[in-house]
Amino acid sequence: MSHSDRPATIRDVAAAVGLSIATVSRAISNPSLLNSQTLERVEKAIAELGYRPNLTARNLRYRETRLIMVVVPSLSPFFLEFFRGAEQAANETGYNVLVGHTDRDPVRELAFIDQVRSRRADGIVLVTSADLTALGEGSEDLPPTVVALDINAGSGLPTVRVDHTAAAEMATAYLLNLGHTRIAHIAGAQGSGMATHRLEGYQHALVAHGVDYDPALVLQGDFTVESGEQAMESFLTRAAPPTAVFAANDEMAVGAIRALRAHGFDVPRDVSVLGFDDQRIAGIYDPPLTTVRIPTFEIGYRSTLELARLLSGEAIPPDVVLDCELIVRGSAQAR
Amino acid sequence: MSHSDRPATIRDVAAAVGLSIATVSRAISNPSLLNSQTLERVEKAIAELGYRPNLTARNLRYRETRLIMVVVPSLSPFFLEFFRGAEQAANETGYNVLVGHTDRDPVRELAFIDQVRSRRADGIVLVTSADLTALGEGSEDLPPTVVALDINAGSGLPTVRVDHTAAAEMATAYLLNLGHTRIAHIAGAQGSGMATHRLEGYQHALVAHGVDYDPALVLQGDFTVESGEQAMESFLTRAAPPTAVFAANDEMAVGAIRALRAHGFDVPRDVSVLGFDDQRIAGIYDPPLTTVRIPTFEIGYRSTLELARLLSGEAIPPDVVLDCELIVRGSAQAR
DNA sequence: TTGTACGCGTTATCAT
DNA sequence: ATGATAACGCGTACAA
Repeated sequence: MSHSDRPATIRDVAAAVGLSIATVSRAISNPSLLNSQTLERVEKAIAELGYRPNLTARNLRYRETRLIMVVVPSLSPFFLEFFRGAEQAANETGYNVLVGHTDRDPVRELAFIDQVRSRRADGIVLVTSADLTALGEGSEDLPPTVVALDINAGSGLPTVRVDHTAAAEMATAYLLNLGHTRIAHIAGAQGSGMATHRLEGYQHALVAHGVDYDPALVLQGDFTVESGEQAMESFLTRAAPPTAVFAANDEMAVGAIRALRAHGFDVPRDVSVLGFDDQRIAGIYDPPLTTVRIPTFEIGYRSTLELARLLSGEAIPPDVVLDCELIVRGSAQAR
Repeated sequence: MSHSDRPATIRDVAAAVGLSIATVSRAISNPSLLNSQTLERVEKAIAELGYRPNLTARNLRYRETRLIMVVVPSLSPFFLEFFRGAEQAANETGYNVLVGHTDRDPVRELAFIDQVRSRRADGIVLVTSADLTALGEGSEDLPPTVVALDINAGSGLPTVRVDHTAAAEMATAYLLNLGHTRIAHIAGAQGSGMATHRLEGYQHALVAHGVDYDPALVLQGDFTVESGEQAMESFLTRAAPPTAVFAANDEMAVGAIRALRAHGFDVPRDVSVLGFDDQRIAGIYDPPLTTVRIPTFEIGYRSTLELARLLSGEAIPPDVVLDCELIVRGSAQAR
């Protein structure tokens, strides 16, 4: 069979069977309304012409796109898990996922929000630390939005997240209880809210255990292995190097371990290293990383699910906080 | 200022300034056609009403979606790089990316293709090994498609890929030249074309070097660390264990190393291990993996770029083959 | 320089 | 059970 140049439309089908487009439309969306013989004829014509309803036209009519935009700071293994969760939730609720990454650039972030304002998608799952209220013209103008992973101060947007501060405090307390007192911290990327909150947790734990906070023991990385390596190098030049290091994510922890080894130190015998996130690498690295598990997949799943609910008119909880868990493996030991 | 319930349309703007919708439309798409004063009035009204053109309506009119669907077998770190490339190319050509993963399920694959047939997207970048010609009703019925990563036998679809066979042959030859003759291979997931081609490359190299191919030295994994670990465990029970192992990807190579260590073997002193892909982990693992670099990002980038060209009516090359490179690090040494 | 009116491909209301 | 037709929101011939 030969098809014409243009894809067949509902009109072509109607013409082929000598019926109205209304009937063809019903054959698709409400077949029970049709006489069984006509239905058969229509279905035959549809098959022969290779007709498929045009989703753009349908979406215009329904005033929706069935698309959810997921905006993340970067496309890293960490956000991959997040994204998998988002994709699954979208799938289950009949949406497709449009993905955007911002490289932590507020301008790019705003560009994605603008796209959704223009109905490129029905709503947006946003991982950000930018000040949305300052960024846009107030949150009333935002499209349906769920903020994921961390709170967005003052935006009043619904959130699905973990308590990064409490989790970091738990991690640091673990090292303190192991007898360490000179504990360094490799912080995350500048401008990342998560990084700030994890740093705060580290500080809280020190205070709670009566250990003086020493700013010299905190260095900023950017969540990459290289930055962790560099920070550790720097710590090792100190007169009294730390006996334990708490990195704000697993990759930087790996970097720290690499630097330590390069200088002949054993982990955890000489220095204990704690990661964060429990990324894939944490479990397979040698030594396997003691770290804090962030339910990344769950956060992606749940935030997208809540957005879908929001889009279907349901009321959703303003702030969902999921649990973190300390995963003890082999990169830290008692002093 | 207070906005109405419904988002403003071009009609609202026209009414607000007492002009026709045509003028407002031109103010957006072709401002130079307007009298500068009217332009100003229109722009003011647009700003006040918070008007944004509805992309769905625009897309319907233009008969396009400006969306590209990227379909991958799984959302793993490997495909993350691929996806980053795709996203960048899409960005540069004014497209957004819709992502789908199939878990190597032909049914799901077909579902995505059907979505594009229904104009959910303008075209599709497909990573697959399924027999497309058998799957669909012939490739004439396929939407604009570029196949990425590996050839799709007989489909005649444009391709952007590497030569997995040649690359695997190169890797195996490297081990042979190091003096190894009992070389095991941990193959990739069943039904993966890449896995098959890499296995063939391994066999070719043996033959070319006059080494008998021993089926007992080949075990199938599924590209995960765990499967690599299992396969290695099995090899170690043999009467004459291999002195070198070539894994079809880096994760399985890591698994093999873990198993070897668990049995007290040192890598590379006792056994050499070769990875494949040069994923992120290859460079940071201890020992760092000797592996073959697949330009994953590039493949994603290039395939999406070619699709964008195809969509804009350009002729594109039928088969783009990118180069691979042996990356010598520390997981293999001379016998 | 601006306006009128049609078409993009659907779905749904109201007739018949 | 089926048909005619009005939206959905936009872009653009063609007219003025």
